[in-house]
Amino acid sequence: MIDIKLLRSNSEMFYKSCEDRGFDTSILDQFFDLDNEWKNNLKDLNNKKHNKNSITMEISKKIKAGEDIEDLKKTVESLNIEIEKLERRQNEIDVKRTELLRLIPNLLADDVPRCFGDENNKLVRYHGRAKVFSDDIKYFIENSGSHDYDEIDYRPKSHVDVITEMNLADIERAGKIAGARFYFLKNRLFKLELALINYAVDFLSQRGYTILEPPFMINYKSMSGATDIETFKDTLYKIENDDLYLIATAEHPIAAMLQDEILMDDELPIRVSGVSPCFRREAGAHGKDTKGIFRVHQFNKIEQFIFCRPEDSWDFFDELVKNSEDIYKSLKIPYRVVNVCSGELGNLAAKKYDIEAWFPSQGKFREIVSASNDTDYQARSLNIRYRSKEGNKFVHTLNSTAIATERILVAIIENFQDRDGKRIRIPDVLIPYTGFSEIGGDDD
RNA sequence: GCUGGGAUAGCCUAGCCUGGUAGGGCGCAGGUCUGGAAAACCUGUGCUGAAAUAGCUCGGGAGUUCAAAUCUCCCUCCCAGCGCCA
Repeated sequence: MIDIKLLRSNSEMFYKSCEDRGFDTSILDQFFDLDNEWKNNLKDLNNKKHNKNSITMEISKKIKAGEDIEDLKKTVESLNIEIEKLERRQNEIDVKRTELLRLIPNLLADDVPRCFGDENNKLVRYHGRAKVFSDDIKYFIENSGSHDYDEIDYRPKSHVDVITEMNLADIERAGKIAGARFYFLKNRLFKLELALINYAVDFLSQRGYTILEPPFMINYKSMSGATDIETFKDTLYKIENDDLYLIATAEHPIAAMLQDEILMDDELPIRVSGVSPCFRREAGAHGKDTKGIFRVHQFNKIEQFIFCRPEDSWDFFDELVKNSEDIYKSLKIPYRVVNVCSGELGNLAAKKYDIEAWFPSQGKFREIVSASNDTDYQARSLNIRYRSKEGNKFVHTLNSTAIATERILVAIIENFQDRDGKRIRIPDVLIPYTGFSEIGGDDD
């Protein structure tokens, strides 16, 4: 949620921010209409209450003095009726006003590119040495800014073909029991996933992150504080008969973990890494990536999360992105970093960097990491504050993927397969975790 | 699931039986004093509001009453004991 005081005092910058996001600014107009009514109504209400309070005090005195109070009682009774009416109206206004306020997106950071469409995201940097099929070279150079690649004269097999041929997953039977976008992971592919999880856990705990496994379901209050209406609409699964939602990322329970708390200044920053399955309905993704395990309703993810003082949050944004980049450098997966443009940002984020890996079979860069600075937006909705010398202030929250394992399995299958698509080499840093160095090799 | 105890401001605590509009301590901030600091003393300390000698705030909600932290009912969470349980 945005700061209502800031909105009142600096409305122009919110109008500008909403326009840059392609967001309907009539919501701001509606907000100000309601807010004015709210202020006027509050004035009336307070006057009436003041009146009532002084009469009540008078009654108390008269009782002690043994005087008659019946007339005063009647006055208070009629005041109560008026007060109740005004209060009911004030509540109505308040509910509507909060509803609108929650829809208004966060202010954009200055260096977010003002444009629409993912194709206009701004390239920040590229790293790695990619295998690029001849037909894709032009696309690769345009989208990476790099001429440093290995040209190959064949298109690597898609992960869907590889996992089917090598008996590494069963998509069909998963479809039978659960529907599309589910999977059974099998054999060495599943061991590789466990290796990725353990690798990420070790990697982040060495960098000072507290590792935790969160609840996989959380209640409405927590979820609505941690997310926005878009997430609710398109991505969340609701549990029947209980006030519970399946999490779409460990970000949700981690963010909500500290709701309604006031932290001591020296407790900050708090670095957390959560490991969890993620459940997403993927409404609005019909027809996209329908096969395999690239886009699924359930996947596992290691997430990074930071609670910090406002003045530090941009440094921590860099830290999160660096952690993720260091993971992909160590895995030797080629990637680029993009600064996501204003039209494609979520409501909570002031700024977002995506990391996109090179997928040689698809001949494309595809998102594997999303790192956001939500500034005080999420903390205000969740009411997470800390004690500073200037009083209690909202913390800033940031989140970033470390490893979304199913996607990285695909990245490994596409980038590390041999020419025939019959063997997959395991990235060196993972071998201590897998206990084998390839899938489809002689020892398999 | 059952029985009992509990939830008061950043933290701790009084008030609840017997209804009259939240008192104290700690911490923090400012002030007096000092060369500077400590101590001592004074003032302030949540939310709404541009502000008031204004309103709100005692886990949440409803009720009784002119008036509810206080009485009644419902709910949530925490603690103890009992039961059930992978």
